[in-house]
Amino acid sequence: MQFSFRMPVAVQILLCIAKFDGVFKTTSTFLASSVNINPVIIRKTLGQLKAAGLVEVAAGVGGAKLLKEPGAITLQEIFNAVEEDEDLFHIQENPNPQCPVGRNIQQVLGNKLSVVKNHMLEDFAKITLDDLLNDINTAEQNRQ
Amino acid sequence: MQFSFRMPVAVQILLCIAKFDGVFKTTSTFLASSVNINPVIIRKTLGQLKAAGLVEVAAGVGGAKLLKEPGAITLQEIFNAVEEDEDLFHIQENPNPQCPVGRNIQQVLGNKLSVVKNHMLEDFAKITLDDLLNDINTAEQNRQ
DNA sequence: ACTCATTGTAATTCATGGTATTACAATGAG
DNA sequence: CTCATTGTAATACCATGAATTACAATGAGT
Repeated sequence: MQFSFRMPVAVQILLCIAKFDGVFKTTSTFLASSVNINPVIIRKTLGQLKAAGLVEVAAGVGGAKLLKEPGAITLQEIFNAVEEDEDLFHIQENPNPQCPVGRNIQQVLGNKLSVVKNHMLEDFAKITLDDLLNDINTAEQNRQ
Repeated sequence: MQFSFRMPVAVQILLCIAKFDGVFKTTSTFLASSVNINPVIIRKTLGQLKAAGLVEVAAGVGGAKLLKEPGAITLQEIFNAVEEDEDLFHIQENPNPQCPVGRNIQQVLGNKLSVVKNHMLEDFAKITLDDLLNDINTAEQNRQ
């Protein structure tokens, strides 16, 4: 069990925009070819990133641009933009109310897990697009 | 997108065993009625917890017992026992090798995310069954 | 104004994986 | 030997993510 493509795809989209803006026109088709995924998924994801204020998309003419510096865009923002679930885990909704464990599990375990999720978000907040761009550039240099 | 029932179910199973061992026979049917889930799921989960050395299950006669003190069983062990995926996120397996972003995204983003996952596991390691039992007992007292 | 590549979005299909359910041989205390 | 229970396989069902098709709306360029 793991999270879907969504966040990684969004990250890759933003990285491509950051890296290729001004060089290529970053259309959904162009971005889709880097990720190797359907262009419609790209458009949906771009829509979520636009709603989050991270990018602007030129309807009609095509292409997307970042609205912030890569150093100011964190994984936390990206994660929140594309993942809407409140909780990290799916806790059984109808446990037995006759059982002292069953009737308290949601609250008790939910509290613990929400702390863990907040820590995860804090970790995400420390990672910026710029960090990833640097890592990619380093990896590219090591290819030669 | 969120994790499945598995880990929360496993936690609830262990809590019930801890709380009811010696009072009721903790069969899969008994446990299933607390979680309100199918007994076969309980048996599968108990099998995973047994493989992880957390419980012993009496085949034939029925019932399960903890093999460690509740204070020595952490959410990390439980999580690892029932979730086998290596990575937290699903990163596109076939990105475009022609694209400098595509050909590095798995490694670069994967590295960052594995750090986050390890932090999450460290958080899980700090939460024991005993903590949850205490919270449940407190919640029960507040019911009156 | 017209063109045309592109976006935004809906609808449909497909595949995957989690959960429910049924069934039954194997187990082991009484 | 009995019988409740476990272990496990097989199957069905359903939710959801992703792929795909289709098309109206957009808007710069001419």
